[in-house]
Amino acid sequence: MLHVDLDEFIAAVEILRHPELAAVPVVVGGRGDPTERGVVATASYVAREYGVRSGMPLRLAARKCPDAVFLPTDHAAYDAASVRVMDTLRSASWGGMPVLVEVLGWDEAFLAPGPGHGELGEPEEFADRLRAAVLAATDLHCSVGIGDNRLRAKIATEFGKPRGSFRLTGADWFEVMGDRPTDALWGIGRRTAAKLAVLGLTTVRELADADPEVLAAELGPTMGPWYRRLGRGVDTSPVDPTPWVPRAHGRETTFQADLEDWGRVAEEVRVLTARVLADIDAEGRPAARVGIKVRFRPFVTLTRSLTLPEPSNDPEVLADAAVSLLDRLEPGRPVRLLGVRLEMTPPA
DNA sequence: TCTGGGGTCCTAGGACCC
DNA sequence: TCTGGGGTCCTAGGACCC
Repeated sequence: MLHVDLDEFIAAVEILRHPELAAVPVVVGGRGDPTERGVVATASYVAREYGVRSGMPLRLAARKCPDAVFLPTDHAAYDAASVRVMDTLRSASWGGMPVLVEVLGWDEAFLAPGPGHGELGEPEEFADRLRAAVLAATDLHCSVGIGDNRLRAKIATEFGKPRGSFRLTGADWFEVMGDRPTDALWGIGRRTAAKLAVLGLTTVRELADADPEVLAAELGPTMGPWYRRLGRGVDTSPVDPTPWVPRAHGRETTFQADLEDWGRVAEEVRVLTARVLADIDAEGRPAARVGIKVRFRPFVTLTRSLTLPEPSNDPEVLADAAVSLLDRLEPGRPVRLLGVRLEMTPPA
């Protein structure tokens, strides 16, 4: 299996339409104003040399790299570029048959040989063909991970970056990953790594050799054993090319200044609900559940939700439901962020 | 932390029912 | 009341990913 990941995707799309930015640090995020609340979506490789990273507050990025060019995120542009990339991948053939493509977000995809394929040859050669095809069609560079399952292909990509490929299989899994920290695994983040460290498990090899009963007891009957399989690089999930069907849509806004007036909070909840309703109307499915998210000063986040008596796409019903959830919170506290989320009924 | 916005899945407790 | 056991739904929160 292969995992394809575009190099500095968002920054690369911006550099394509602003070629003069190729040699300077570029930081994309928020509204492009580093004095505002917002975080870095992608920093160009040049900006990363200054220590700028994804997820970093824009203000901090500006302090690390005052000469960077800051640009607003432009979803429509990245959507369009992404479609061109994914169409290019889907047009590739491997072993004489169309390849299966599973899209993950804007800039990543898993690939597997299609049914009935013939001789596949060396995967590195196919990876080179893919990278050349994507470059020719989009002017964007990508990296390719090759693995004997999705997990290993995904992790391999990091070792192929930039503009290269890397193969990772059961044969060299522990050699490559054994001494790395557990959060190098796809699915283990900062929190779980900290929980594992309490159990004395800090490396991938230690996680792989851990007592499954202890993991199940400490991390849950489903997650515990799953983490141990991650440590071993085990993954039996297939590449699934069926189109993505969203379960829910949501919209949220961080205000540049905290909202103190609860009347305005209710107004903003109605505005957000209308925007999410437009999103789910585009899917053609009604909402079955309504949820709100409120982040108070200082960064305390609460959620409230309800199941509707019956699925609805009536603007008033949904807005009233969302606003009613505010009553389950303490009014009057300064609000930093509001979010509204609509869960849809499953597709017919 | 100065900490976005779009999602998914899992867990746990309580309500409720038989 | 000295209160079983199993299943499902609802809700809130946590963790993770891009």
